Amino acid sequence: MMSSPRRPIILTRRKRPFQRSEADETQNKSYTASGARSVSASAQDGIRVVDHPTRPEALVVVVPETAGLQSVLDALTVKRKERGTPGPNKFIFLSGRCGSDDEVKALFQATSENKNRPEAGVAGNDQTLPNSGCTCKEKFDGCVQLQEPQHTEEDPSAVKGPLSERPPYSYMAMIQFAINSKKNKMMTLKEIYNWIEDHFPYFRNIAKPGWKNSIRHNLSLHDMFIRESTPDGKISYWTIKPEANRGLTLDQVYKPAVEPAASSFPQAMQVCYQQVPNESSVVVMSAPVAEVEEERVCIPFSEPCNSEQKEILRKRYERISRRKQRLVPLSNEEPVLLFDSSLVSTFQEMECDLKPLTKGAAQLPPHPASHRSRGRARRWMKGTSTA
Amino acid sequence: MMSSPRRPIILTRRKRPFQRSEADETQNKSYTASGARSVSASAQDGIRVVDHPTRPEALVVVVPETAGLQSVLDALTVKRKERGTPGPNKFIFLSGRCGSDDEVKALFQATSENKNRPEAGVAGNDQTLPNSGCTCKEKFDGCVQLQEPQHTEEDPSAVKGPLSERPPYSYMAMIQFAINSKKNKMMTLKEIYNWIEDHFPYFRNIAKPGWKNSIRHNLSLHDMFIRESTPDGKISYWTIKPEANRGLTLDQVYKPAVEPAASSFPQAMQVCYQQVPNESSVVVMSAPVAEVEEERVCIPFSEPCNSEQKEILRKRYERISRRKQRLVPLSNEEPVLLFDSSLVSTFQEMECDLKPLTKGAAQLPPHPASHRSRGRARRWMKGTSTA
DNA sequence: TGGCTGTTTATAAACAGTTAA
DNA sequence: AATTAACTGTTTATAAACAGC
Ligand SMILES: [Mg+2]
Ligand SMILES: [Mg+2]
Repeated sequence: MMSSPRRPIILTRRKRPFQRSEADETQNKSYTASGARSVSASAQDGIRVVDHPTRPEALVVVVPETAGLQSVLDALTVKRKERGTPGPNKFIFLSGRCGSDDEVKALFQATSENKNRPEAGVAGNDQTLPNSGCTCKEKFDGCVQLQEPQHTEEDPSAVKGPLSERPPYSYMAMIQFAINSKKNKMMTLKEIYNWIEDHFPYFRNIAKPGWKNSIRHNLSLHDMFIRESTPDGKISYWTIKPEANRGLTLDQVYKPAVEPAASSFPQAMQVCYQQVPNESSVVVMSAPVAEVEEERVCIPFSEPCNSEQKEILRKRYERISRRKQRLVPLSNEEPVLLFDSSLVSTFQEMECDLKPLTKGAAQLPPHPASHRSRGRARRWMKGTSTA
Repeated sequence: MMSSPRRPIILTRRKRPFQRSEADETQNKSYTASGARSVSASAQDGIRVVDHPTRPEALVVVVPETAGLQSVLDALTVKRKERGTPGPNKFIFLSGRCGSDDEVKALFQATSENKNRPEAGVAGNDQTLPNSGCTCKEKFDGCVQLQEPQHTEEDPSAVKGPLSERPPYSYMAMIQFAINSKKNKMMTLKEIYNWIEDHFPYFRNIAKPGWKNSIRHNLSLHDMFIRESTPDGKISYWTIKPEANRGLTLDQVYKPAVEPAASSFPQAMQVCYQQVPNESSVVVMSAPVAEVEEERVCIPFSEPCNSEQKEILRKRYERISRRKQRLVPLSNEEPVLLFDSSLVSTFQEMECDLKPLTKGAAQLPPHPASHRSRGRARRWMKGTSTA
């Protein structure tokens, strides 16, 4: 599977298909993505890797519906070696029926128009690659997302160009991409609309008008988006709360501090451990050392792991490492990723770079028996169980 | 109109009717409340005030559909004088067709069953008055809410007992009522469900099962609701973030520090003013002096007011005074209610107790030309308008 | 396996205030 | 200048996907 470390949760697939305008209502069935996970390793047959017509650093990868993820990765590895360093760092994945290589190139030349829009490109820092729904973005840290729309044979009239497929990003993510594309990290509502329409034509062409309502809803709802007014109060700009801004853009989801290696296990993540008093537990946390992910996870087994248990561990580690990267100061109010100490060697076997932690963990509460949560900080009461 | 001061926004009516289970789907039209605001002062005719069968401190008030708010208040005033001090402090308002007094009493005897529920009543501090949708709650501070369901003649089969009408509170409000009803201010999810079903039979009888999803959604969504686990991690309790807990309960929405007076203008609210540098503006804020509502409002006229303008002012003042009472420290990051200084005398005429403010306002930004917001803090940028 | 609990995202809508037509 | 329509912003409600127990 090779899922990537540190891929933010806000980039995971949105849950469900999207509102389409009435005109497209009839084709809804063909979109309800369900096969996105049936990724099987197969031959590279049918995969075409095409240079982007205008961007030397970008590749367009056409993936037939039958191809599995492994084939895609193999094809990319070949191309990467072929191109040498610095190789391409943008990968636009198209799946489904696509024309010839030239047609594919034409697709992108015809649609990189962000010039006749009033506000677009003002800051001169915009990303100009339009992105489509069945697109995968591969970043330098190995982040890969794939969606394979299930084309049904019975509607040949479907204008299912990749430019009209819904992108795999949530509204929150797209708004961040948009705002961070500006040098000064601020945008008016209209600019956000236009940036999204320019980079994801789905919203201009197919989505029901309600998508703008959703954008506004997201701006208001999430604390990370803050509205600031010019001193004269005439204009409102939307910004991202600096301490919450991870600088995500379409071009670069994460800037790794370490060169990504071939290992399928994340090495870039710095992991520390410390004995918890009176417990046979170990604290495992993400870098930097003085900070921890606001997450506490208890692995229920402490014996030397068998391969099945190792797999569970690895999956959990990977999932956690993809979590929202809001790092918080270490305290017992913000519990941390917590495993039994007997697993230290297991982690080390798995190439997880465990280092002893030197501060903070002394105040950690005792190892609770169970847990539930999906990324939220968990709080414990002081005394014994109260009714 | 006589709306009450300091009634929190979370107690305003929710926006739309509610999900009903399939069985009731046909009667939806008769609920879409629209006449809730047509409150006219009329005679007290038809209003019946009945003692609660089991609670000496409670009254049941049956309000015919034709009766206006003033009639209700008159009837209550009469009853209150009649009962003396300490008079009733719980008022259950029923509107629409109700039977005889005895039938009304029977209604409440039959439905105050919170005994064969596992968790209900454990803390011994529960409110036990069931509440229904067409209910008004009058509190000692004069808070009144009224809804008059629009009964349609064409469905006599409607089982529109008050016990099956949707309450006028938002989920967030009901959850607060529930949690604050416990001495220790914590409840499990199940207890919250049960409290709500016990006090608002609508949810047990009529609402679609999705209402529980909505409760969970609200618990997760709102930062004010915090989940705490027992040290052994076996039980999760939901609590209210202390600094956000206004102690709202069904019994007491607000504990006034001042005896409510007969004036229709809120006197309990302490209001201060200060000149803003280089502006003919005045800051008006709620008590305590060192804190302000996180709201800035600019009234666009500065001449001595005519009666129409006064009415606008009064309405705006009332609306603001009902806002979410999250008071924040005074700073230029948290602008304040702001009027032109020429209005000070107008406010004083209106019995608004204006006092000069002595601290903090010096950092206030200049009076902006316009504004938009509904209760949120507004931020201004430092420099001049940026593109 | 299925139900319960908890976290998120998506969508629609009510409603208030502002600006443009 | 008054009315209206469109735009902007804040909330609440509802459904659903999904994870973990
Ligand atoms: Mg926001
Ligand atoms: Mg919460």
